[in-house]
Amino acid sequence: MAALSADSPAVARILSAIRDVPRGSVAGYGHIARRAGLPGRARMVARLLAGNDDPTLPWHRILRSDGSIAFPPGSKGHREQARRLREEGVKVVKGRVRMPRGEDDLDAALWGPGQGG
DNA sequence: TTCCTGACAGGTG
DNA sequence: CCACCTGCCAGGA
Repeated sequence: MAALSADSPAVARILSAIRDVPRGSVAGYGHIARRAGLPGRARMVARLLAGNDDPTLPWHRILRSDGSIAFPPGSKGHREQARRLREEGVKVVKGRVRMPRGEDDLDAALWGPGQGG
């Protein structure tokens, strides 16, 4: 069972937002939270992923606001996420990914390919 | 109920 | 661009 109440609609929105991120693209915790209708609840997204047990969830596409991997460098999670991202064609440099910045209102543009993937 | 911790975000130097 | 500090939300002891 999940650490958070899966019955909660908010959780469903978050999961949906995460699944909405296309392959080869990435998104920030805050972006997911905002898209889920929970502005300022970026940490809630993190908690959700931390207790997530669904392997089909594209958790590796979720990065920090600055585009860096949230896991500590060298950790299993860090390497795994970096590996998955590269597998999707995402360029990972020093545990960091070039995040699309600028218009946050137009998430549509944000959802588009950033590194050309 | 109070204190501490965490897959965070934003601003300053 | 990188390092450091402050603010915020939610959960667990």
